[in-house]
Parts: sequence; structure tokens; C-alpha cells
Amino acid sequence: MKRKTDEVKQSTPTERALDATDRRLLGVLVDDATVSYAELGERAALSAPAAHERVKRMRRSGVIRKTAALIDPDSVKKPLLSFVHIDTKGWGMTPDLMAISSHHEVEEIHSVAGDTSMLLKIRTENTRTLETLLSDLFKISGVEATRTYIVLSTYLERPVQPG
Amino acid sequence: MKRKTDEVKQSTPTERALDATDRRLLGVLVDDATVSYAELGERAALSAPAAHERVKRMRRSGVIRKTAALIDPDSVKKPLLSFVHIDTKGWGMTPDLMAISSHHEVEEIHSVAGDTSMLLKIRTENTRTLETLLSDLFKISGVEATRTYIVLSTYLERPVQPG
DNA sequence: CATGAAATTGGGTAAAT
DNA sequence: ATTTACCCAATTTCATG
Repeated sequence: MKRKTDEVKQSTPTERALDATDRRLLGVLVDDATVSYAELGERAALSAPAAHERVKRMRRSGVIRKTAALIDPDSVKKPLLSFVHIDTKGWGMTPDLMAISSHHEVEEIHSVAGDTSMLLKIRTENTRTLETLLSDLFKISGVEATRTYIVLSTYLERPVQPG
Repeated sequence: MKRKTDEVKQSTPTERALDATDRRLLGVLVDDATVSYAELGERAALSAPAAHERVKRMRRSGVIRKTAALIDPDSVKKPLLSFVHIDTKGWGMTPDLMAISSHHEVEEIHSVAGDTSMLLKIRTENTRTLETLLSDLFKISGVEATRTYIVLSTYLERPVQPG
């Protein structure tokens, strides 16, 4: 299978849709990407090279964004998870707001429909570091108010599931 | 291997704290866990076996929770991301509420401090599937109201950073 | 299924405790 | 003197044509 001149990955990928076998492979890899291709194939009723070929294709096409180590937040001194809603004047996503991505504590930035315009997921060491970050937010022009939800317990947290 | 006296730290089960080398390794692996130990070692100024040894230890101790394939949501037909706040009567986290984890669309469940008691991150194919899920939520005893924030654009979404 | 690359194991050494 | 972390070399396992 050769595909030479295609590296454009717009909204419509150049590849075909996922079939049941692809989804079975993803199901395994989402849970544990350290398995050998032999075992991966076995769990998906495939030969090792066939499994490898499909995984390679899914990486190339962007179905698999990346394979990454998922870290325990407490181990890296980030036990405090918060969700911060931001009210903005005018359109929320300014370059200034985007710039807070440089804080490693900021894990997600979304624009949302509803009574606020932006939603951030932030993981800090403690309330003091959170407060510092919030004060940085208020320095940004256009930020009018924030509402913060501190997470008491996380009962479920998992990556995008294929099924 | 003998273990005579327990020097177990309280919140951190078995092992010692992370040093700068560990954090350098994590920095690489969080971004790309497919690198060989040779390259990993090179990027962290370590030999391949030394890198391997430290990574193995971090896996064992739970610093690295898992290494997983991260999937493009659109590719698995989940283009609609929402955050759902739930008001509950009494304590929010009931077994019934926990049971919605069985829906693969539900990615996160947190209890929060603030004017609502639970917060869910949900990724569905469309508004119809979201509505179905919300109706399932309302069937759960104790669920009084929900407020849903539909994500228009995601500007940043990344796993827990070591730095 | 063969070949080359990578993961993994063991031995020996230096620094730290 | 014991522990800890490292590198080098050898072996096994795996990826990949």
C-alpha cells in the first residue's frame, strides 16, 4: 500500500473509515500501548504483521494522535484539579488568553456555548498556585469574571474511547 | 531481596521522590512514548538500560499510570464535546450515578465544590446522543437539574504535564 | 520466515550513605 | 560495608521486509 503525495490532513482524511477490526485494535491500544504486535494481533484476531500494518496506517492518518505516557498527577505534585469558567467581553479567544497555555498547569482550553464563554481545566499544586494563575487570568484584557469549581474527588477519568 | 524495616512514605506508597532525570524522562514520554530506550536515554543523558530501569520503576510505582494510544475524537465519531454540571439532592455520588461510567461517551466524573455537585465530561456523536444520555441522567434518583456547556472549539487539550 | 533492531538481563564499577 | 545507579556487553525478543 503506497500513498505518495498525500500529507494533507484536512477535515476529510484521505483514508477510509474504521472497521470493526480497527476498533478492536484501538480498544487494546487505548488501554495499553506497550503490548507487542504479536499480542495485539492475538487479541484482535489478526496476525502480527497485519496488526502492525493497520496501526501504522492509523498513525499516519491521524486516527491515533500519539501514544503517550499518562502520569499520576499526585506524583508530579498536582493534586488540585479545577475547572474555571471565564466570562469575557467580546470574543473570548484572544492571543493573550491563548498565551496561558504556556503554564503547564493548564490542560484544556475550550470555548463553550452557555452562560460563560471559556472553560479551562487546570491542575495545580495547591490553592495558592491556583490563585496565582487566576490572577494572571484577570490581567488579560477582556476577562470580566471567573467561576471556579474545585474538584473534590475524581471518580472517572479516561481518554477518548473507540467504542 | 530483603526488606527489613519499612521506610514507606505515607501518601507515596513505595518509592522515593522524582529527581530531575526522572522528570526529563517523563517529559519525553508524555510527548511520545514510542521512542526506543536508546533514544530516550540519549535525550535524557542516560544509557539505554539506565533509562529503561528508571522507566520500569516509575511504572511499578504508579508514577506512570499507563501508556496509551490517544485517539482523534472525530475519527471515532465523537465530534461533540460537552461538560455537564449536575445538581443533586443529598450526596451526589451514588452507585446509580457511578453506573453511567458504562457509557463510553462519559470520559470524566468529578465531584466539585461550588454551586453544583457533580461535573461530567461527555463526548458524543451529536446532540441527539447527548440528549439521550442526559435523559438517562435524569432517571437517576437524586439528580435534580443539569446545566450543559457545549464546546464550540477546543484550543488546548493535553495530558498531565510533568513540569 | 529471515534479518536487523530493539528490549532485556547480568556483570562489574564508581559514588553515596 | 552496604546500597544505589550506572555503563558495557551479551542474549533474547521483537519489528518488519
